[in-house]
Amino acid sequence: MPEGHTIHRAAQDHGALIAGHRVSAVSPQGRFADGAALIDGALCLGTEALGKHLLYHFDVQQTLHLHLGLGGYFVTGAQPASAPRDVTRLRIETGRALIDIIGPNTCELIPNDALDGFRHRYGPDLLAADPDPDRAIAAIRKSRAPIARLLMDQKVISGIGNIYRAEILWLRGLDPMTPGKNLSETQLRALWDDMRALLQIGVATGAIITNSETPSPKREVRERTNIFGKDICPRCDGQIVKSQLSGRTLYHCPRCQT
DNA sequence: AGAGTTGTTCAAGC
DNA sequence: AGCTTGAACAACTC
Repeated sequence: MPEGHTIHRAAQDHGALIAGHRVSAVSPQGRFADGAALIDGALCLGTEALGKHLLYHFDVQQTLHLHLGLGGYFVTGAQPASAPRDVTRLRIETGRALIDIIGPNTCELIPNDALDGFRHRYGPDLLAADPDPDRAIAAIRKSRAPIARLLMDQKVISGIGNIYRAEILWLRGLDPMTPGKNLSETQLRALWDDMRALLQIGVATGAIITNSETPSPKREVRERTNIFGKDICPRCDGQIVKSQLSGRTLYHCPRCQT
């Protein structure tokens, strides 16, 4: 479900819903009962996105940490609400709004004094207010792993998932298998700028939009990609090649990406 | 019904 | 040490 833009967007939305409010929290199937009990009645101080991770700060000594993983998602809404679904892990609500967290990869509390350590475990976040691209660029230039793998490695850079990686490498005409150390600082800086701009579009629209086709204004916004999930390259009309890299499907155009 | 999927972590092997 | 693979987890869609 999410790449970095989803989580940053959720951080904004959820912050608007519950920051500054006392919340009630329940774990309908009891799979996060202890955590829910600790949050229940606490004042939400704000939310924080770190790449694909989402933190909710409360006036207690621990912070709620979520990662949606592959299949997780949120449902937000106004009161009165229907009962949480069977798959709902945690419901957070104020008198006026609620957030259901469904199918997360990670739903846990981390002690506040461990937050800095947590933040330093990951590479610079493309969507941070003032990120440090040099850290990511240096890590890439030190590695002989393929750039397609490095872009997905959140320890190197935070926010890119399988769709953005395919799209960005195609946009820049880069062979996904190029070793990181073969890329110049200039190339990587341009790549960073492109990725950041694309993710910002993602936050603004709620969709992964990497092509410049005119959007149909009425239709619900959905993903608009160049090669992800496609068979034919829009640039050269050649076949898009699907392969497996670290268990994920990699798309690329062998003619355009060399 | 089963496979695939916008993801990560861990363990083990090279 | 850096790099790679495979399994496990989760909830949805086709």
